Amino acid sequence: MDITLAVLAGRWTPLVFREFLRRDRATYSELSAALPALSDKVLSDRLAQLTGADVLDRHRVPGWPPHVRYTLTEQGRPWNRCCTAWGEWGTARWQESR
Amino acid sequence: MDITLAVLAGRWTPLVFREFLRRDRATYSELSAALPALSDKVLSDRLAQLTGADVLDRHRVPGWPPHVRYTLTEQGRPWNRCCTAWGEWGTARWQESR
DNA sequence: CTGTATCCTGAACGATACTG
DNA sequence: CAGTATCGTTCAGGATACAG
Repeated sequence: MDITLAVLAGRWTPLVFREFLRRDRATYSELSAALPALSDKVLSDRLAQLTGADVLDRHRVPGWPPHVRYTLTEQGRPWNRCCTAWGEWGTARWQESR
Repeated sequence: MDITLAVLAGRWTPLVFREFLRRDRATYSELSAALPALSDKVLSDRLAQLTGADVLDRHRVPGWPPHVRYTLTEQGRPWNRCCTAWGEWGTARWQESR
């Protein structure tokens, strides 16, 4: 669990990571559009962090304009189980509070 | 999931919460001893945060010296499912990295 | 014993401008 | 398009002293 916490450290990390639940690949601009609250710098930081932790893969598509595709790695994919657990818990709390 | 994130916001929140996986009740001093990295203030802050989110219950035991017992609420108990998901993911990553 | 009050510091965040 | 560089700011976190 400490390992998981280390990977997910930082304010927006889980939200960035969550974007890969629906789409299994995403470009920088897609993520930027999906997470308007994040400045360029923070998004870059988070992507570098997650890439460095081997949960995301970064692949430059040759050509112009430049294009970068981010995908979940084999290690990153089981993360969705954590996400669903989080979601279920939050949902239960939300229903009780209505 | 956003709800869950809001509840768990803050650097040490998940670790404090995790302490209630083994023990279902704990006193302030027990938590303080189990989490030596946390200063008094941060531990207080986290306990107040979790109490305010209705995932922990705070109960003052009458008498002297004062004694406070924290327990998981009904809402807080399903949190262990999130914890185990986190733990499994971290464990898998750890095993692969050996 | 279980906190709260106060102050201080550093890291993270955010905005802007700029580069490959 | 996809970032990096720089800088200013804010805010969570830590230490200490004190209170109920």
